[in-house]
Formats: sequence, structure tokens, C-alpha cells
Amino acid sequence: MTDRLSRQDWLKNGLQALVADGPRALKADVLAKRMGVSRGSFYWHFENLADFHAALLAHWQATSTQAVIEDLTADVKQTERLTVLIQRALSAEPALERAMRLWAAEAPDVARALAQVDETRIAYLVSLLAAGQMPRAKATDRARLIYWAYLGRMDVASPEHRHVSEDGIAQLVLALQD
Amino acid sequence: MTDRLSRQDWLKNGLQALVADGPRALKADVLAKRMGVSRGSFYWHFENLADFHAALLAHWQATSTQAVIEDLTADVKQTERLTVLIQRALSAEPALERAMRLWAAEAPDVARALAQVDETRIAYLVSLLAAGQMPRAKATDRARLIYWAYLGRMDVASPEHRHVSEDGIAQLVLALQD
DNA sequence: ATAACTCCATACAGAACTGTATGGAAATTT
DNA sequence: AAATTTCCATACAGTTCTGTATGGAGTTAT
Repeated sequence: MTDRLSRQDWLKNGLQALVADGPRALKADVLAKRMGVSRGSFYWHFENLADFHAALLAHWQATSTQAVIEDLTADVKQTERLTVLIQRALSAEPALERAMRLWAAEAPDVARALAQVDETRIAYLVSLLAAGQMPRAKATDRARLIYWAYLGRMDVASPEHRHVSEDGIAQLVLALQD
Repeated sequence: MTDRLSRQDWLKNGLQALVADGPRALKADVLAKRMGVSRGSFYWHFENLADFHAALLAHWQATSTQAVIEDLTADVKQTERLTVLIQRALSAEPALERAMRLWAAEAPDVARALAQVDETRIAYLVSLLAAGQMPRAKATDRARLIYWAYLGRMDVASPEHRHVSEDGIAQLVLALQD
């Protein structure tokens, strides 16, 4: 009864497989083995691989985009948002985000979606920085630097080099706000 | 006469293919088509794919690792090395570096080599920052931030968001040196 | 109960590779 | 010039995938 799969089950497992084994796991054959069924199930729920990939991308965008910004705006008062955002970014698990970016390197559709995500995030950082009296050009420079660091930290292999001290963050935020 | 290929030819073309089409181009079949010969040539110069990949990695390490640091130490006086290094990093073509990191995501050997490269670079940044009177812990924090930004910049899809103003760099360096 | 529908297994053809084995042409040595 | 070595082409078997076609078991509607 519960051993039948839904489209959602495939998508959920698809994201897990992407994180665990990278883009090469996003194949009908591999996923079916992983879920203990045959490809017959896959091709019943999805037209083909492209259809599955598109659905997976939409699923991820729906469950992760905007949520961070909305939460931050709701929970934290204006003057502390930058600090809290950086703290949250540093403590968040980057596995899915990183897996998506690796996937984007070989899938133009994914790359387009990620470019939009980047745009949204940088724009929000600019708005946080420019909330004081910092000029917009300066705020843009600094927003980019912050975002580069956020992205690059996920690429560092050694876990110890993904860490900075509490003091380091505090000083960084002060320096960034001028 | 010149239409016979050497092992070096294969390696050189391998790096170009990696940059142009990503890790998926590093296959005997694909490379042979690209070079206008059959796979017979490939399997003459290399035992198998793993052998080729190892040779390619060694080739890259030999031609790119350490060279930047050595040039900088030779050309630039102590107090200006950090500024010049950042300028050079921002103006360098990141295509090969980025391609290597994408490759590393699916090849453990490559990942290990890159981890060593990261280690060397961060250690050098720390040494530059600690050359003044900055304490080592603080220098380590900041070296990591700089290196994260260097890596992350390559991941940003939009070219405009890979840019910062001259002023931005100058202010950054000042802020970093405390 | 019968019919229809939902979900999955199996079998088939085909594409994109890997690696091996063999033979042949061109260049180099003797 | 003959013999050897170097380099490449071709043909074969095997692996890992894609997509389609068909049929069958379980579930729900009539």
C-alpha cells in the first residue's frame, strides 16, 4: 500500500541523491536502483530525464528561494540583520547549495536558475548595507565580496579552513559597515 | 611528419578540452575526435583513462602551482605584495582554475591535489598578513576570508557581479590590514 | 463483480562510451 | 636496404546508460 511511489517521492530522493553522489546520480537507472524499483516507475511519473530535471529544479526553488530573506525580515530587527544573516550563512549546511552549483556547471537550465538566485541575494545584501548612509556603489562592492566569500567557502576542501572565529565575524561586520 | 602526436600534445589538448567542455570531455573517445585521430593513438600514449587523468593533473600542478608565489616574491617588495596579489587574482583568467575545481568534485585524486593547493595559498596569505604585527589567529581568519572570496568569485554566473571598483580593493586591503 | 485506472516489471533496440587485439604505414636505426 | 621501432586505424566484446512497448498486479470506481 505504502510501497507505491509518488512524483514527490522521486523528487525528494532526487535531491538526496544529488547531494550524496552529485549530478551523475540524476539518472533514471541509478535513481531506480537507489529506490528499489525499476525504471518503469520513473517513466510513468516523468516524460523523460529532462522533465524530471526541470521538476527537480522547480522543487528546489520553491522550497529554498526567498525563504531565508523572509525569515530574516520577520525575525530580526533592521540593524542586526547583516550580522545574523552572516552567522546563519556560516552555520548552514552547504551540501545542497553546493550540489546545485555543481549541477549548474553542466546544465544550462540550472545555471540560469542559479544566476537569478545570485541576483536576488546580492541585491538583498546591498539593501542591508545601504540601509545606513553608505553610498550605493560602495555597498555593491561590499555585497559582492560578502557573497563571493559565502560561495567560495563551500569550495574549500579542508573543514578547518571553512571556519572563522566569532571575533573574526564581528570585526568583519564592523569593517564592512565602515 | 608533424601529424604524429606526442604525450604532451594529448595533455595540452586535454586541459583545453577541460576548460571548454568540462570534465565530461576527458574521455578517450571525445578527445580523439577533437584531435582528429582514433583512440588507437590515445591508448598508445596512455595505459588507460586513469593514467591519462593522473598525467594531466601532474601537468597542471607543475605548470601552475607555486609559480604565482615565486613571481610575486621576486617582483614585488614586501609591503605591497598583498595588494598586488589581490589585483593579480582579480585580473587573472579563472577558467582553468574553475574547471579543475569542477573536475575535483567528481575525482578524489583531483580533490586531494586541490586541497594541497588551497593549503599552500592560504598559508602564504597568512604569512603576508602576519608580516606586520597582526596576531596569527587574526591573520588566519582574514586569509581564509580573502581566499573564500577568490574562489567564490569564479562561481558567480553574472560577469558584472565578478567586478569590484579600484576603490573597493584599496579599502578592502586597508581594512584587512587593520 | 466487472470495468477502468494506477503503478510498476520486463524485454527490446540503440547510443556512448571503455579496453584489447591485431595489423599496417611511416620513421628510425643498423 | 633491411630490420626495428613508433604511432595510429580498425574491429570486437563488454558496460552503462536512454527511451519505448507491452503486459500484469493491485486499487478504485460503477
